[in-house]
Amino acid sequence: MPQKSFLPLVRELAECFQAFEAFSAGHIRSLGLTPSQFDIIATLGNTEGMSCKELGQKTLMTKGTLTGVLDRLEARGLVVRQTSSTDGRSWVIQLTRSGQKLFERIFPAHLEHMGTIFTGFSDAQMATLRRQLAQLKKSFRASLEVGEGETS
Amino acid sequence: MPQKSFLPLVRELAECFQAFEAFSAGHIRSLGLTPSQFDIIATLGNTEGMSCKELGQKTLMTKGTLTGVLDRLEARGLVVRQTSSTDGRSWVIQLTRSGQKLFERIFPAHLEHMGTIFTGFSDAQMATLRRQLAQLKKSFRASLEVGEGETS
DNA sequence: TATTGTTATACTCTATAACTATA
DNA sequence: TATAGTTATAGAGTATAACAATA
Repeated sequence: MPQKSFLPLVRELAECFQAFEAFSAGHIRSLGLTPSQFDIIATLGNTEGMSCKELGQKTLMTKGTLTGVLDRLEARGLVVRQTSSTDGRSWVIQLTRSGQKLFERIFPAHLEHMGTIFTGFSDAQMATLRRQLAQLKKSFRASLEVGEGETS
Repeated sequence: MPQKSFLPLVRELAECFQAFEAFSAGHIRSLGLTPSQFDIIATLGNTEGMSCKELGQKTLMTKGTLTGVLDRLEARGLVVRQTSSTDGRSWVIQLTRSGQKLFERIFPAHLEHMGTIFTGFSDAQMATLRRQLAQLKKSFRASLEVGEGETS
């Protein structure tokens, strides 16, 4: 990388995501959930449920963290742990009816809320941005796998 | 918003952000800091120091949170609270020499680390992406100000 | 032996409100 | 009265390691 022309881009990326965080987390909290809880609800929505392991892989939470977050959601009656028919060690985590209703109420609302951001973007701009974000995401994920366990 | 063509983009943004988070926070923790602590160090770097109020505005932390984070950084000898010459209620938070050295060591390293993501991007792509991220950031910040205090 | 998920521990961040010292 | 920052409190997420039950 001879010229490091990416430096301003990295700063922009960090600042943009900081702004995204504030905007997104603020709305989620106003809905009565923490970002982690929303993440679980959104991941379980429109599925038959899944194991802790799968849930952990999708939300990037470790199993120890997951137990705590699920405990709180279960205490609020939003998810249940069903015994797995195929693996006695495992559980199937599902939304309860109440959890499903919450999902249906807040998930589209959150997407709408996020969507208000793009009123100043043309369809073409959105398409371009989406492609670039997809490429970026792919890079992040690839580097994460490679870099796992490194100590810098 | 007639067609809601922004929905896939919102999902992409959220997923990209999640991947960014994992990538960035993972590297920061490998450097021995929490994301909040890194945020403070990065904000104080190359400045004469600033008040808690200003620091809170830049890092989006509330004053109560800030006190705790600063306490831990001060205990590690990375920042100091100097009395302000102009306002007896206020403090000037500065990096210590040790904090400055840490900043100089990890901040460029972190930018380099983030920069590895963009090896697959051309200069033109990076320029476009940067412009779009800047526009996005502006939208987020504008909506945050408007939406503050709303309960949805 | 390896894997799934829970427990236990200790720390960090977060929001909020009451508080102090100064302006 | 208002503001800068601290303290107190309670809750929530995090990493890590030890553990039980099952594969």
